[in-house]
Amino acid sequence: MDAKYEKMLLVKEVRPTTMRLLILRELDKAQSALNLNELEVLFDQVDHVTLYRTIKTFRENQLIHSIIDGTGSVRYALCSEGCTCSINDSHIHFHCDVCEKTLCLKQVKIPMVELPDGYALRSLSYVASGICPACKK
Amino acid sequence: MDAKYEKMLLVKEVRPTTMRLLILRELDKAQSALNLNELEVLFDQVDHVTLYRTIKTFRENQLIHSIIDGTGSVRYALCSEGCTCSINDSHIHFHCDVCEKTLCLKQVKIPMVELPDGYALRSLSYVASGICPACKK
DNA sequence: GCCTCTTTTGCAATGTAGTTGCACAAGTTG
DNA sequence: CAACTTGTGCAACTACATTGCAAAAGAGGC
Repeated sequence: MDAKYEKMLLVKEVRPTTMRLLILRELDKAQSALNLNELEVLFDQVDHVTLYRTIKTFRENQLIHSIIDGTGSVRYALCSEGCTCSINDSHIHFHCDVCEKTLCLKQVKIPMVELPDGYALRSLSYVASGICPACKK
Repeated sequence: MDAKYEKMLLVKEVRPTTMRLLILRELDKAQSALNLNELEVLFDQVDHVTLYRTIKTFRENQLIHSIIDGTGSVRYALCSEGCTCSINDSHIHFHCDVCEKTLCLKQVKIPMVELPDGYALRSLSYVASGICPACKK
């Protein structure tokens, strides 16, 4: 079933190495946006520099985008079709204070605000935090 | 005119030392939310540990609150009356990509969203980024 | 004011995360 | 398989956050 990931990489002109396929699959499997540290735990036999550079490559080739979660740490999530990769995509994110996961709520769009005169808008970030359904039970 | 700052500290039961008064005044004067590094530049003769601990004290005593700007770095701004000090207060913030300042747009409230079932909301963060009026000219 | 005690500050050191340089390994092309 | 390009691992460095401890500053009793 790696054909899917191989294709994703080839489309963005990124060479499908073993490492990249593995990391891409993890990012795809994760229900939440991962940070570098979480990747290091998942791949504890892999050098953190490799993870760092793989993420960098993925970002540069618009395979993933960054999310600033409520705590200030940066997380990464697979881009969906036509993602603009602006700092946050147009949906909101939810950061759980208990499990520390950051979830993409793709179905909830960021509501627009009216900025005062003179401000030029480039991107938006909307992060709600609290307790996620899994931790609430 | 330090009486004002002394009072602010006393109300929150924080001893009004010289350092604290100076730092409090800077935070009050700043039109934008400052990060630790900016404070270090303003007080380059002062140890960064002192700034770090002063900020920590201010936060613990609800004199200031934290803002995660669009780039993931943490900034601090004076609380206004009755501030709940939840991660971000209820207004949005604007991060300028040019001058890197983070401005409180107190007049623009964060619009609410409808979260899916099962999510318990505790706080909200809404950061717009782009170019601020001062940099646009 | 001076002595004693508590709190704050500065210095040194450590911790943690992000980043770069370089050499070897893996993959690609002829 | 030889020559080249790209990717990965190791070591090192940077930047920033944090802690321990001792000296300095501030508060209270005399």
